[in-house]
Amino acid sequence: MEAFENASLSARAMSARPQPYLDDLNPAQRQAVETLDGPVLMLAGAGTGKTKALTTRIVHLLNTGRARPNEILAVTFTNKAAREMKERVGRLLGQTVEGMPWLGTFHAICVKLLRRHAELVGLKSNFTILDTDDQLRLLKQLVRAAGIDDKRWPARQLAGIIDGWKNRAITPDKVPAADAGAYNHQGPKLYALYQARLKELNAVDFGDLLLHVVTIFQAHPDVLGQYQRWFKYILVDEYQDTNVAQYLWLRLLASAHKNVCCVGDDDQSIYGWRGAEVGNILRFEKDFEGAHVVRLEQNYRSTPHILAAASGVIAGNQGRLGKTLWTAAEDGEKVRLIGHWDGEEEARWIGEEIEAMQSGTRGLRAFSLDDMAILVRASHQMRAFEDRFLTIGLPYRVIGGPRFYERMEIRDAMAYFRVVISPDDDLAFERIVNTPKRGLGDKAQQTLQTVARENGVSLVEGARLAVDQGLIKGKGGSELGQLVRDLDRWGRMVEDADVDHPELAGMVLDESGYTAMWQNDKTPEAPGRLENLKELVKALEEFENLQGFLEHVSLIMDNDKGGDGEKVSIMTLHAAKGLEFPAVFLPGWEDGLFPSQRSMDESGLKGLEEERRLAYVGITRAEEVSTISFAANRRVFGQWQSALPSRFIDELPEDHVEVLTPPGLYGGGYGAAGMASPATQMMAGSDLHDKAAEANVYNSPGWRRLQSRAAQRPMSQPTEARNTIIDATAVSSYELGERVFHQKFGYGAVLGIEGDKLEIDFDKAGIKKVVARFICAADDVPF
DNA sequence: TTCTTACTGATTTTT
DNA sequence: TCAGTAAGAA
Repeated sequence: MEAFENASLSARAMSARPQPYLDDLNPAQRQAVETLDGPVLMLAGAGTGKTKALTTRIVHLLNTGRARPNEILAVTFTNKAAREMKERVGRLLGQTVEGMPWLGTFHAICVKLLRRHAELVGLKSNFTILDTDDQLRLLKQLVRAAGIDDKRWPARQLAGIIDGWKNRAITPDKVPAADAGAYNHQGPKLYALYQARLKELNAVDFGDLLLHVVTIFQAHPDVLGQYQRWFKYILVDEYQDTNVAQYLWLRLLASAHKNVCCVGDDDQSIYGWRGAEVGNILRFEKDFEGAHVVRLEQNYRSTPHILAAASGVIAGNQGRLGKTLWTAAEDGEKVRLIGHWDGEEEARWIGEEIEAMQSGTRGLRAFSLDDMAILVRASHQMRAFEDRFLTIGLPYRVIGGPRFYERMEIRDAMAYFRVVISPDDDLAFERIVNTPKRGLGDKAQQTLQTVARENGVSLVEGARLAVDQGLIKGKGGSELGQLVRDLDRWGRMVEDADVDHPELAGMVLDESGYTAMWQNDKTPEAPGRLENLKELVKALEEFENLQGFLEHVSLIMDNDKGGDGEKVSIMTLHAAKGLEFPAVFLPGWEDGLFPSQRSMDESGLKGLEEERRLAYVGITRAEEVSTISFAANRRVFGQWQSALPSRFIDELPEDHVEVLTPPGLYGGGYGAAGMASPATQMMAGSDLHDKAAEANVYNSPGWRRLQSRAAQRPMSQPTEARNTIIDATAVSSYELGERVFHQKFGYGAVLGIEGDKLEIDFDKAGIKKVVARFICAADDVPF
């Protein structure tokens, strides 16, 4: 407590309260917690106890009497992070924090602010929040109304452009000239139309939540001032992920007292493609003069080898703020690296490895399935693992995926509730008017739109008029009449409140025929959907009424199903950020897949650097064992393609990597693969052919480098090719028209040569471009 | 109106 | 490969 001897009396008096929570911190964390005034940037590397520092800081603020719980603004990106912070603050305080009303996600806090001041941007405070699906349907309507061919100019693309503007806090009147050409020169105009339509509907999309609040703050200094005074301290989690709108929002709120503490890691910025600006964190010291920068560098998660491997990879990026992670942990396992013939073998190997690690037969401790995770670059990679794990009966869970509230049946049900609560919710009505099928096709719905528009009423009222006037004939007409009457009836029941709302919800779903629709559905998903609907109705119990449920639910997109039993987790690298596992598998490290070709094409070096950060995030998820793998061939869109090992593999520092030998090289069964070509199957078990595979497949520069590393280790098998059939130097020796053989595609003739790539007309597989080293001359195939 | 069939195009997603 | 869509048939 010496530090406080020179402090003011009042500070000393306040600090006289016991502060046992400080004793658990390392010096850097402690500095981050105790530097309460002025701007602080907490650079927190992976696994350095960032959440601990953040929550302790909140506790310290409260404990020293600097702020009351409702005067602290703490923003996160995910509900999960917000929840965790609440829990941990509560635990540290030894009591439940009643009221940290301003601890939440950017979006949740903005909803709260916007409901208070909605009229300042021309909305009513009971505005609805559209999700991406509603947004897309609305845009589609506008695009079609504007006479644009939505096939050539997909509404999705427009949605992306508009989101991009909103992320940058650009309102329709401020679209920069450089973007005027967006979406066939119609983008800016359609953006304005879209915003106008949203206002008519009294609705906002996700991007609007921030944009509107920023607009309000900019146009109404009195409102801004009120919040600047109210929020005495501001904390921001994952600052590297903030976009321009969020940055402006924070700057506006913090500009008076500048008591803002931003926590983040520039090396973990992986949402650039969604508008996140790494620049925000890189510029922090310039933006906030006199900022204290605290680096949390002691890692409590991973072994030194894993940290060193991750550091080695991320060192390839330019313009980092720079941190040196270190750990007091024992050496442990090196990062393990293994190459495979194709994606199926990779999945098979990982499945077997997981089983082996579970039973502890790898010379490692035994791991629970819950301790292991597979992190992929793109979600379509998950299928190979799901297929494999289903056949061998290995329990797994997929994290991410379609979230509960994004499922079709849930959104349909919610649309019903929305219409019941507010009959003028046109988007919701549109969604359910012909679900289940009521014989109301395009034409009938067109009529409804017209009637509604001509009379200046909502679609429900339009439907009532159309039915009364007999404008819709036959089955459709009578069913529509029934629907309108049902909606009236349900609406009255809400008002009378003599039925409790979960019961009413169930009634709506049953009587509308929606439940029956799924009961009659023969697809395998139908039972699950009915189950989800039941769960939805049950979830309603936690809210006071339907209204309250709808207001909150649009922002809670959680899908944390409590796991029953041990399971391996499968998820994308993006979904894995913030998580950790004792053992992590990182498959698919091939150029084009990871780093993703698309990122590199779209964003060049910036894209590559973001991919590299993704690699860093992936490796640092592991506590004890990190296993990287790649496949020489992979089926992508149903086509076999060869790929080179990821360039990131070459960036791994070799002292911290152990190269594993693929089972295929030593009698493992290529032949077991149902998909394997006849040639491959014939090779199974044959020593000679295994060497052929070795020579062809594992002959890429990266792979050979790794092999030679492995050869230097005393225990390694002699994997250097002996009877090499062709080696890399023979690459240029092919001639046009020459007969060649490829492991997967079989025989073919050379059509063209471009550097190290050959264009080959395969007898069975058609014309393909293949890297020359996967080819050998047909004559040299020894059987 | 709805069911069938052919075609297209794609792949990271906290809210 | 596969899902979502568009055009044609019943």
